[in-house]
Amino acid sequence: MRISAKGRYGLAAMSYLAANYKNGMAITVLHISETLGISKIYLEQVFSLLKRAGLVISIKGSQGGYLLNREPNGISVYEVLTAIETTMTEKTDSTVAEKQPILDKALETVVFSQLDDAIKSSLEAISLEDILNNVEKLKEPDNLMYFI
Amino acid sequence: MRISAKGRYGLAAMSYLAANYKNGMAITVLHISETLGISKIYLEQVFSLLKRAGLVISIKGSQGGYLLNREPNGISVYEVLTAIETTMTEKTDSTVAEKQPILDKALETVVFSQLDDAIKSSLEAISLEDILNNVEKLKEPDNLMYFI
DNA sequence: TCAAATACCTATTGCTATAGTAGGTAAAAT
DNA sequence: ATTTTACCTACTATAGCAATAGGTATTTGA
Repeated sequence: MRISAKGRYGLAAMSYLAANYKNGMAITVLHISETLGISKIYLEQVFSLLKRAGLVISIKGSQGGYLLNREPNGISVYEVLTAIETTMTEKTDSTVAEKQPILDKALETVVFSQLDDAIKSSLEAISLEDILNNVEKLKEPDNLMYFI
Repeated sequence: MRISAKGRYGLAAMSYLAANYKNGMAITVLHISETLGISKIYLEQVFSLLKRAGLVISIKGSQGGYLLNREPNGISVYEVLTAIETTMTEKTDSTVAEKQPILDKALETVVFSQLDDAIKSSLEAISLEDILNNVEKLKEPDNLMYFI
């Protein structure tokens, strides 16, 4: 699975909004771009996609910015990535379909649709809260790996 | 998951070799390219990768061609695709790592490595034989979809 | 032994998607 | 009003993909 920079930016930005969700304040793209080290104007385009997907709410004007539209527990990584990655589960159409439609169909059934399902259920099971929990765990100074 | 045309070509070609495995004869790239409707010189490059990965054996010269190196049951779709797709599980390195290494690490742990595992185990569970079995099933004339 | 058939190799081209830039307009707050 | 913000469209540069081109090396069979 190749996940583009755009997808990673989106996940990082959404995680940041999630970390500040309880606070209730809108956060600007400029602030996020500086905090995470992402080009501001590029990140704007990412937020455009996130908003279109209904994952964030925007507030225009001074003191405006973005907010999660749902609580971190209710937003899955799958939703975030499908909102951003255009070619998430897309497949280039193969010329094999013309000469060997049965083989093509078999590949579709046995391989590609199963793979799509595996990816989907894997990413649907991960929420923004899961990411935050791991961030907190990594922050613990006594997080020494005694058991490794 | 985006799987390139190259990957699809490789799977189709390997399935074709699998279908003719018991026969024991080498099959030429030209023959496969014509049967499947794939550019011959492009398919040659695909076979170069498959050979490098040890999935096929080649025989040079007249009456030469390619053969599976193992029985269809022993070759997984994962092996075929990783032999071909360079960016299978690759991720573009994000600039987030520099300013927010903890968040970046959390995303790596919670999202990307889990996704890689899901993709890997999903594709490892599918063999070329599974594809052939589905092809046979689709060929049955009485394969009417009574239950749909 | 020679010609045909094949794998095998490297370089080149055109195209598409991605990453990022540029330069704005619209709306809201102070 | 001015500033701050989201929001929009167009543009550029680059990289990887799909495919082409033009060979060499090796084996078989006539």
